[in-house]
Amino acid sequence: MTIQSVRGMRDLLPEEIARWHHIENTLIEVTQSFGFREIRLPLMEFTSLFARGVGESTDIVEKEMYTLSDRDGDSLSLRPEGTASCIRAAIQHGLLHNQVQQFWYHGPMFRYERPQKGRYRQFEQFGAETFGLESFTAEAELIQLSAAVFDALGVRDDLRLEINTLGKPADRAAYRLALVAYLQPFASQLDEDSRRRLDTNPLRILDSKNEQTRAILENAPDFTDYLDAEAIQHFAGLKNLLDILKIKYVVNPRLVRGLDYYTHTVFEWITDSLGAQGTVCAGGRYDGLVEQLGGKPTPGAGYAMGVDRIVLLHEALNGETRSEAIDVYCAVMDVAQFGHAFEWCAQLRKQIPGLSITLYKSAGKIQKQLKRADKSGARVALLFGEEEVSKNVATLKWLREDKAQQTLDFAALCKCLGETS
RNA sequence: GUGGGCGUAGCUCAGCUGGUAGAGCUCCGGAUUGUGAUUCCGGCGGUCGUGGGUUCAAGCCCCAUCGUCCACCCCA
Repeated sequence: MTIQSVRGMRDLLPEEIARWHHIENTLIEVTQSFGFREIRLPLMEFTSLFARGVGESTDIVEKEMYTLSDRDGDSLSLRPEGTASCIRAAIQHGLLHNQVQQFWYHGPMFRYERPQKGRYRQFEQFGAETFGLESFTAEAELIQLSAAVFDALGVRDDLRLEINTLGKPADRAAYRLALVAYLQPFASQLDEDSRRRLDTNPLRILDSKNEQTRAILENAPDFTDYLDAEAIQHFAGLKNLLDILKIKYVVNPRLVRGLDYYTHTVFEWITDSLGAQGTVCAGGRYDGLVEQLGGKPTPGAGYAMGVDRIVLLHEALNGETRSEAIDVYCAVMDVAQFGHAFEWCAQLRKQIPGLSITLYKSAGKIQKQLKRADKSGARVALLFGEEEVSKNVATLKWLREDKAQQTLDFAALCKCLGETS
């Protein structure tokens, strides 16, 4: 048995990389244009950071982390998400002191889950976080930013924005009590998962897909009755601003998913084109989290995009993209010409930065060489035979357009390739 | 963790009721001695995921196991 990649950890092969580059570059460009700054974070942290940050009782911390013992006995974990690390770093370096900060980061995250479409054990997230703003304007801008990203990628029409408010922690606690009190008498009629959540995380029962459970939920207490005035005002302010910005959304009172740390706003961008894992971006406000991780009380809001899912969606909507082709394919007829060809290629790379030149390192018949040049996707072929070397020139042949073949000295070749690249 | 589908050449897949392992694409060579894309000819390529069982005989049937995909769960 040959060695395979670890389950849920994928190789991205050269032919699919063009799409990834395009998407990553777009994400970075648009996010930078909103004034967010990059922060780079370690892949590993003390396990306790995630236990405190993500929530002890979440599935992520309970059973999905890659945890190992360091040599001195410390418990370390591969990061399952980015927000906790981001806050840890910001606190550690004093970046949150009396100021608004906006960061972005991207990179692999790790969760031990059963892989399926759009869900991998190593997956890429692109996150954006805003600290120090109590106002709903923070969420509004994050949503505007995410919308701009999806616009730029041409996938926005396929997405819907769902928003909800979870109010303040006190509102949530009160509602939680009321919900449990309502559901308890029906406990025996709930599906198994929901029954279990009655103790652990009753709010998530609201999101159950089980029909009977949903029927029971019809008459459950309404969350909005438990929101205090400030929470209602906060949410109303956000909705109003989104309306002005003409960003369409639907309020989904059942949107209670996500991690434990959310307060007030939660939102998700969802597609129906990817099967079961349709959430492409999720985020919200997490006002208590900085304090919970040892910092001074600091409001925060942010989101994480699932880059793997965005790539899948882009592929589903836009089909094949052309892979990144080389520009120049250089071929020699006989081994005697290699020295000449190697030197010309080296000089060309110096003269024309950004030009991609492949030198085919087996000599051969001209038909063979051109056939290979054609298949490489190169725009032009450079040919070196006995004649070219003796005259110190190159034969340039256009492979993609109807232009006459040329024989050029080095200066003329540089000019020609420089103009077209 | 639970359920279902699928594992045959590098890739996509045929393979009938159990009876000698197939095609297309790719790759290599030739038709073509300095001009590619089309066409034609030839060639390389296999522990049929793995291990056991039934049988005169297993790619096909049975059991186990691994991998993979999809879904549940959870999440981005």
